[in-house]
Amino acid sequence: MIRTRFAPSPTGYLHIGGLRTAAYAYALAKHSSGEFLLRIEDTDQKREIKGATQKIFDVLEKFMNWDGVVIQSDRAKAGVYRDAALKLVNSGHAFYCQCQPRNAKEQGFSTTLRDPCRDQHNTTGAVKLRIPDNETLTYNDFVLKHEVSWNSNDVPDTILLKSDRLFATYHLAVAVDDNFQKITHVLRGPEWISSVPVHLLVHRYLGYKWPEVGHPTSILDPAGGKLSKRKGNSSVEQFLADGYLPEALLNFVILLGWAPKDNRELFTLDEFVKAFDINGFQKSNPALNLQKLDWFNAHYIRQKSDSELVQLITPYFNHPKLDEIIPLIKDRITKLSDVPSLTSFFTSNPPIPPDPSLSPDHLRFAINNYDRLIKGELIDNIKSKGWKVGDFFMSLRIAICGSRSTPPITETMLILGKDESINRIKTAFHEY
RNA sequence: GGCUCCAUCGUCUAGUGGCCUAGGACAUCAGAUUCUCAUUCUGAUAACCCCGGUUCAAAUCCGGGUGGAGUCACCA
Repeated sequence: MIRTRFAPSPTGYLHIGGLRTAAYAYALAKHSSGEFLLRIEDTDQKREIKGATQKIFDVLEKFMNWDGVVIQSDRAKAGVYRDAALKLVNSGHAFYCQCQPRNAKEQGFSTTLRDPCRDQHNTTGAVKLRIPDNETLTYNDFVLKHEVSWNSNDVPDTILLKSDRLFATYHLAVAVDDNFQKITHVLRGPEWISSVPVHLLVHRYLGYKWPEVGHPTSILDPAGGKLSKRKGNSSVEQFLADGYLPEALLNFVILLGWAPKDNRELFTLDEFVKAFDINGFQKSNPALNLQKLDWFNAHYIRQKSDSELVQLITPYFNHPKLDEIIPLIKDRITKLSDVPSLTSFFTSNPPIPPDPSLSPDHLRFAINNYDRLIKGELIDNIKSKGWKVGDFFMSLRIAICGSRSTPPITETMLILGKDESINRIKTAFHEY
């Protein structure tokens, strides 16, 4: 049975790329009735953000279910990583290192791959993997669909267990826990590809079975550069708050880096699971195209029933007649947060901008013939007065909504009610 | 810089040697429908990074450039 996992670390919000990885891992497992698990990689207590784990659960829950969770800090406290590291030390594949931690961001890349501590027989410190010389390390990547190899001489001795002797780094924890959770297929970001040779060795020395491993692409900025987390355009939570529907986000994101043979575009999660195929993975990095996301979102909004939309829109715009307003704006919404700007004239009398299209003659006619106008009985009369129908309604539109682009104006007047509608027309009439 | 990965319309992609004068979608532009906007429908513009090689035949295979991405922390 296929078992996959999504393994976020609680150091911030759920990233759009993380959601995509989760969706791929979910589909890979569920396509063959397998299991999809979660693992919280919280082995760096310093970087952990309080409440982030719960937030990840809450957000991910809107997209998919999972079959189990492992929390790495619990595992660390139980000593599983320490035991694994000790085993490696005892078998001679790891050693204690007492060097000061460094920080690559401040110090630049390092050039020494062999740690001097490897020959010093320390009995305390962090545990580091002893990389063998002149060995070819190879794995098959099921996303890239070919083998990738390294000469072990290019692979650095790598910390596996921190000097607290309890918490592991990613490289040890991932091996121990993938083994523990019986993960058959690992799907993770491409930033991990260069540490695969280390994982290969850890698995071998610990006697673990090597899983299928695949690294999908990373999502780039709309401009094609790096997707910066600072810009805030990569947080799933933020997209949700902006009024993007989960089904739209999911559909959008799975198609960044994956495509079916027939190039179908619209997928629910279940449909994606059914259609999922490992051969559909793309190898080159996609750019985030928000226009396409908007298209998906508008599409899924139009799929919603009016009563569903009442629920969805209420947090953005509340109005006693919302159920009547929705049919008027449904085709005009791109994202839920657009709604207030489409509907503000329902709540308050809008300022009337000076506009040459607004004709007092039109307004006077509308006031005097309101009831028949509302019933749509006056089109012929309007034409016979020599007015263009569009011009006539534009005058009303501006008088009532204060805007040149609005929902159909007679329907709008119906919702506003006769008194309010006539008041607004009169107000505009007197101003002109 | 070392190591690794990648390279088809502006963007997401189909394409696994002949079906490709390269197909679809988003975006853009034009037209139709419409009381505006929007929706919907129709049409148009638009791409195989460069140079060699293999082959009767290359977007597709190979080599070299160039370009982009990742990584080189007791972070994940």
